[in-house]
Formats: sequence, structure tokens, C-alpha cells
Amino acid sequence: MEPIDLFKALSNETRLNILHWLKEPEKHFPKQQAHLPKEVSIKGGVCVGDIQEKAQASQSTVSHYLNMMQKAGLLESVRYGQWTYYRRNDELIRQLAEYLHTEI
Amino acid sequence: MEPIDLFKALSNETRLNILHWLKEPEKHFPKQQAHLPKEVSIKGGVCVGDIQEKAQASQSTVSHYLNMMQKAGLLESVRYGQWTYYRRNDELIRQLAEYLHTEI
DNA sequence: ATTATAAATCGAAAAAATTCGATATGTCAA
DNA sequence: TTGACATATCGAATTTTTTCGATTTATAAT
Repeated sequence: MEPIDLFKALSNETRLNILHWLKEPEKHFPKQQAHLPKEVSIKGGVCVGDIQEKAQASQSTVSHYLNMMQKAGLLESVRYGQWTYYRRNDELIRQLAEYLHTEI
Repeated sequence: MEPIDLFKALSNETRLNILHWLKEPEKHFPKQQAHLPKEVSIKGGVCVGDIQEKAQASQSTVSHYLNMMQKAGLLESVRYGQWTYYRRNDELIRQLAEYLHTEI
């Protein structure tokens, strides 16, 4: 866990929104997992296009954000066909909250 | 509480260190409060010069950091004579940790 | 094979953060 | 009241982040 990279990733409204949306994907992305057959359902995962649409930023920007958040450990991704699904890494977010009131 | 400003303030190693040092001031600043008579002791407060010395950055940089952290709410300051003492705002740090695992 | 679609990567312009030395301001001591 | 010291503020150079459109890569459908 690299706290500084995590805090940097959290220092942006759009990225913070994405993380928040992914907390309740079915609520914020109604047409969730439209491309996925049930057998390969990725729990809590949303594809880049759906996130981009909601985030109101360019495709490259959103892709970059998601990549940065994944590198920091906040998200994890699974590719299915031409789609990449991103979901939260709740365990790391929990660790960060813990770090915040022990180390910091 | 402005989470983005808080995360920005935390996105820097020196600032993170300062916050950490101020968690146990007597441990990290041995000659603590040398200029203060006991009557006006500021619990947990350390003056800018002592922080600067430990942080190994220029005076203006450290002053700027402390100001930014105070604006974000992470620190509070008290002036005594020509010295400004900074200490942690533990309540806000607690709130941020809480926000992290409820909102985010 | 060709075409269409999703996502990643590239390259660059603009905006913001970092960091410093110099200067200003406020306070204390002689 | 002058000089010394602590801190804040200013102005600027450098670095980093933001953000985009264009291109590339990977996969799917015809």
C-alpha cells in the first residue's frame, strides 16, 4: 500500500465519484453488465464505457483515471471480450481507513 | 470538511511526515515548546522552526505546507509571541477516516 | 477478410502544485 | 528605537497533473 499514491488518486472529484458509484453499481449504473452472460458475471464490475458516460469526461481521460486508480490499488479489473470491467477493491479501502487512524 | 482538499494535503511525503510527527510531538521534537512558559503550554503544539528543521525543506515551503494543512483542517495553530505553534486536529482526521468507509 | 466497437496508449497544451530565495511583517530584547 | 529573530507572503522557475483528440490494439460480427 502506497498511501501517497492512494491520496493522489482520491484528490479528484471525478475519481472520487467513480469510487462512490462503484460502491452501489446497480444503483448508479442501471444497464449494468448488459454485455455479460450471467455465467461470467463480475460482481460489482462496470465497464469503461458506462463509467465514462456517467463521468462526463473523454474516453481517454476516464481510461487514464481507471488505470491510475487500479495502479494505486483502489480498483481491480477483469477483461471479458472487448469490455474491461472495473470494480472496487474494498479490502484496500478498508486498509487505508485503518492506516489513517493508526499511522497518520 | 472538503475531502478533496484533505486528500491533496495528504498527497505529499513531507506533509504526511509532519502529521505523523505531530501525533507524538514529545517523541519527535525533544526540545519541544522551549520558548513557552508552562502557563501557556499548547498541548501537542510545535513551532514552525522546529518542524522546518526536522522536515529538511526551506522555511517558506514549510510555512506554506502548514498553512495549506491548516486550511484543509488537518492542523490548527496558536500564536505565542513570535512563535506560531501548530498541532493536529485529531477530530477532523477521525472524521476523514469515517468518511472514507461510509461515503467512499 | 473486412468492418465495427471497446478500451488503451500516445503526444501535446493548459492548468496546478512544488519549491525556493527574497522580502515583508510582527514581536522581543538591549 | 534599533537590531535580531520567527514566521508569513511574494514572485518566479520547475515539475507534475489534467485533459483532450488522434492513433493503436484487441475483440467481435458480417
